[in-house]
Amino acid sequence: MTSSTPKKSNSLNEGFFNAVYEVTKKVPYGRITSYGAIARYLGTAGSARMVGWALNSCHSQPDFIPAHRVVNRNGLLTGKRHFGNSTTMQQLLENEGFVIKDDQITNFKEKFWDPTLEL
DNA sequence: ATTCTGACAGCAA
DNA sequence: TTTGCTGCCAGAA
Repeated sequence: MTSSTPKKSNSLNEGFFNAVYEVTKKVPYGRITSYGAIARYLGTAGSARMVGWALNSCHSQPDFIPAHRVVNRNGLLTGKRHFGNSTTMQQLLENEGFVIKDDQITNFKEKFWDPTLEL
């Protein structure tokens, strides 16, 4: 690597964040995934919190991240509060044909999309 | 430098 | 069954 770029500890490890963004953007329309599934796909299994953390930074991303398609393992819209209005996430999901009940996706299991299986 | 939090998940009681 | 605590990694104060 010539330069070898030893700056592994860059100011921002965009590698991890970018990976989360890409996987999230790869989620097909009308489908959803869970934090643990993405974390596991990235190799950081168990660190599902990092996935949510990355999505938290998704606001800094130039591209739109369908974070509303990412919910916790319970199918609960835990991050809806980060969409500005707590109803935005649910609106988007319902718009895609999801059935939300009490902030929870009833068809979660049906619409579940696992990157480790699809990718 | 150290400490705490954070859009979770898994396990114990 | 539900509730609570811990562990994971990274970033911000």
